[in-house]
Amino acid sequence: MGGMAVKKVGRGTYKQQISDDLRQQIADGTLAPGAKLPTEAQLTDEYGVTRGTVRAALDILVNEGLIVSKRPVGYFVRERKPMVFRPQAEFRPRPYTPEMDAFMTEHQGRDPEQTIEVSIAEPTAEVAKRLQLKAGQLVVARRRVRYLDGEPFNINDSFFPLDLVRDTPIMRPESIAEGANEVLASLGYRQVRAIDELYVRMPTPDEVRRLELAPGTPIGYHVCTGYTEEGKPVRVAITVLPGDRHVISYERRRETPADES
Amino acid sequence: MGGMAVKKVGRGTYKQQISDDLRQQIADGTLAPGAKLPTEAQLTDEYGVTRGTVRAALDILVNEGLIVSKRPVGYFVRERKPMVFRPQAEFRPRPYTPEMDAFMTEHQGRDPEQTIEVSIAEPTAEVAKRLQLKAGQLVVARRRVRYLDGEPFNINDSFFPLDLVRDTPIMRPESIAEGANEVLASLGYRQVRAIDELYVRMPTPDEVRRLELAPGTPIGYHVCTGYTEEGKPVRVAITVLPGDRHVISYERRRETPADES
DNA sequence: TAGTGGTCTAGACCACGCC
DNA sequence: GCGTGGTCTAGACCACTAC
Repeated sequence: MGGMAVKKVGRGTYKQQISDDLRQQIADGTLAPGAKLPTEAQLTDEYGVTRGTVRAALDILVNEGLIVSKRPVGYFVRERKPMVFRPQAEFRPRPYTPEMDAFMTEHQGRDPEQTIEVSIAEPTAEVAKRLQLKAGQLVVARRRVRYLDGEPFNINDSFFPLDLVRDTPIMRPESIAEGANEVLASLGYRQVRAIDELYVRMPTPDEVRRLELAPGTPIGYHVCTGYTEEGKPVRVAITVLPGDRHVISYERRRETPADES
Repeated sequence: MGGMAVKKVGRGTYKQQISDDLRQQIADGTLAPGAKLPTEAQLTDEYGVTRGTVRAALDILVNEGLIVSKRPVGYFVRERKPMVFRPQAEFRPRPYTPEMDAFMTEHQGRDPEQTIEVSIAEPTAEVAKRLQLKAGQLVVARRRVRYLDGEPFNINDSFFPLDLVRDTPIMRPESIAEGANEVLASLGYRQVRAIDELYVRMPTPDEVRRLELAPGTPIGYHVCTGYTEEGKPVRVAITVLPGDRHVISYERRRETPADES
């Protein structure tokens, strides 16, 4: 419109121009991680648009996961400090020693904790299908939220057929020293095979709440189904990994990586 | 406000109530995948708020990836039909046969295509670090977009040190029958080890454009670095996997899956 | 108390696809 | 032409936090 000292930038709608401009400033370091953005009022003046338009531009960046709003202080460039999540570290040699625990050892020097809730529940369709349960069969759900330095780090929910684990340590809401898989093995259900699925999606409101996720944070949804020698599924573990706190890393050997043609 | 036949729902702000209500209808099947939502005008009447508030509620669902807007027709419940992406399928046995190509074989019955662009470029910091390049060293970039039934399916960009692949088939913008890794191997750079990293994040505007992503679609960002026997990195492959088109699936054997304690 | 972002209203004009 | 969603304006009130 009839602006005066109004900042002129690229093409497209106003909100696109503004978000593109700010995104560029974030990319080139003009706005460094952790830096505070101008206030909505300042941006309103700077670009010569109304506050609603400025907010629309900022919403774009919020939903891209680039900035966060810390009300009523202002908007800040988001800082990422992902932890490494190693699927192969989830394979631990026997005999088990507590020092080998994947969760504890991956993050030495920080302060790991976890909450555990155990319940008997009807399985979701997703779990029932993978455990090959018949209608009416119940499962034991061990729901955990793992924390690092007091911040939620990931969700790890495991499900077992109730018939298999009734009156075992798996049903107690506390850490299992030898690991739930050893308990299953001692019951005659040693797992020799696992199928992993990894989905990438936006979190549900429930996941946002449990993991205290900022808007614009996608998640990795990792479903691991464990089978016995006989092919019986005995355990489904679902891990929810916030995209801003994880890198999933693994190593392969001896064969030629393809990915090419 | 002083509404009349206004739909009353839960707690929170109006936009939260409205988006919660619609999300529930999507979850319980009242609004099935592919179904058309009421128009903004209808929702405005139904909930007794202004159009701006209705749009704020719909924006929440769009950014959760639950609905898409098909202008100027209306909003629709999003349908997901993910393809399976198997990292282990990326290991192919030698001798290579075209029928084994991971991309082709995983999707039989559909119509795969790809575009290839090859350029000599300065590496990004990300690539330079993984290839252990010195300042000024250039790379060959092979950028591909893979399509299935005419729809973009994923991005696969590979980077090679220019010194290694000058005047080889890798520099031609066309399919390499035997695979780029075989070319590298024949040059004396057979890869025996790979390190994989998988990040989960929202796409950049460039990725949105190349993959024609709907808003609210997160991506998996897969970086694979291949090393020779001597530990020299010779190739970085970056695959961008739209969350709405992929399930990453793999299988493990012989060891006990942990994920438990 | 001042200033921040969060929410909501009321109204306007536009581009696009369909009829 | 009509109805759809996309954009933008102008103004209001609120909750929260730092001062």
